[in-house]
Amino acid sequence: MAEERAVQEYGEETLVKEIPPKAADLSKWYTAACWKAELFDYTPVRGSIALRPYGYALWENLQRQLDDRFKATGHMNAYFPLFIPESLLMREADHVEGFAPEVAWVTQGGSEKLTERLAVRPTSEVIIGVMYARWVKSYRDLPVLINCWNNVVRWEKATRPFLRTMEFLWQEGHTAHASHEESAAEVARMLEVYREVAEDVCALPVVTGEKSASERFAGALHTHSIEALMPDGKALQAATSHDLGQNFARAYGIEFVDKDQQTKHAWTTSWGLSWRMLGGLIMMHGDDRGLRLPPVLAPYQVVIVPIPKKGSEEAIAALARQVRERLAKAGVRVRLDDRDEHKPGWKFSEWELRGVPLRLEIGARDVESGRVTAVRRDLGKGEDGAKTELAVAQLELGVHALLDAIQQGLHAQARAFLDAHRFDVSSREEFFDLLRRQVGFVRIPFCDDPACEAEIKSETSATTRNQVPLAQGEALTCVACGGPAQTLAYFARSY
RNA sequence: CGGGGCGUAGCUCAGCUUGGUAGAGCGCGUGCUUUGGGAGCACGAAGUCGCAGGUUCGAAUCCUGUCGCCCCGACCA
Repeated sequence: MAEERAVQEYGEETLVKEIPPKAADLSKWYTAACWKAELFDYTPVRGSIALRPYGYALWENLQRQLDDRFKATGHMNAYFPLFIPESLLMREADHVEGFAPEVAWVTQGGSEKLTERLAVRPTSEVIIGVMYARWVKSYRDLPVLINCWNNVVRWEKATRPFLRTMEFLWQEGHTAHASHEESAAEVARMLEVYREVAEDVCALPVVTGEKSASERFAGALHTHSIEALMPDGKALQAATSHDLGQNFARAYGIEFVDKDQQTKHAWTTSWGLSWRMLGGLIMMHGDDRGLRLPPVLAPYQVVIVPIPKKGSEEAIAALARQVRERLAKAGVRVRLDDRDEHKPGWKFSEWELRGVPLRLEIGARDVESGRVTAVRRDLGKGEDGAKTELAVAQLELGVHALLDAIQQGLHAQARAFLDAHRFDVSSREEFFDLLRRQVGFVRIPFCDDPACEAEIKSETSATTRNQVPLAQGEALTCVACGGPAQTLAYFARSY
């Protein structure tokens, strides 16, 4: 009945029951696809999701990719408290003001009312600032290069799985340095790590740059971001890297004696990436049949579906097991779906829905020919190269080559989309028109004046996503207001 | 936080207008036959009708409140 209804509503091309075509309703497609793929489930807690094993596996893979890179750039992991006493939070004025509307408070412990409220961390600059003040005494203690994997809480009014939840998983890096040169270099270094992970791991092309004053992290000197573009033309901020200057060092007393025997405030940074990134890559890569996961992140890179045939069951099962063992030994995350309760066609649909990049079909024909049938998830049915045959003798080579091709295929598709939806304009009319039509990133020479930015926002709902400085000596005028341009800025509506 | 929509079995929904003690399809369990794109038959299990009040002899149905989810906007690292 649900299928009939879906066909009525969306036409015959509906491929998966209970998921609308992606182009028909991106929002509904997104939540349905994530849910049907069993990445998450709703909970009795408003705005808070349960991350199911398949979703957690995806997060773990992203985590590992990031963590390896953090370690390679000299960072170590640590952990800090969930609760932050109110009096501490109050010390950095801009920071407090920025986060006040979304802080959750603990006012009671057991049966006793607390004398001082505890904030549930919306981010950890405050508590980490306090601790760094204890740990840093000399220039010899610097730099401090620490990352945290934890959860934070922000009292959100409107929530969506992964993209905006009240509680979410992320990492937050916090570093302290002896000079602004060093801390600024750290901010740039980590932004580059995020860019690389987005592009090479998530297959998600992004634009990088600096946030405007109105979009900046509360309490930061500079905020840099990577921004991805979603299929509906809205931007998604996928990660940020903040130059906190000496603001937090001053507020929390991170001081050190430098080589010149002067006592100075440290220069700190923070940088974060959350499970929102998963939402971004799902929304970007998915299609009418469900998720399409990049092989580097997919919990299962390969699923083997045996095609039983009367009389050949044992030979087919034996080959399937052999293929599984060899791929596992070759470092491939592989799942043999030998469940008896579903037919092959059902399994095809289910693993496509869940985004497995490569399916190997093994039936009687394959056993006889010494080959297995390989079907790529990144290409459509019947598309050139979507279905190929791999010689069992060269199994590992063939699978690795296909997984690489799928990773690149997804990236290429997303890149093509971004390139087709990124515009440089020089007339005010065209600028406002494109923004109102929500076509993607629109880039202009920009004055970086908050008043001009506010006008653009009220007219179009679009905001600056990020921007880069104009080249030295380049004299351009702001496309929006005609004033002297300071930057090249990307505008878009955003998630 | 404002506007709109929706909460009935695991899922998608019907039933509500006109109150009389709950249904369908899919899924689930058992058995047999099947298996190269969501199999067939038989039997079976499964629902505090989101929650709390109220009206009534009687509420899934009417009234009030409340919670949650979805969409659009505002707000928002």
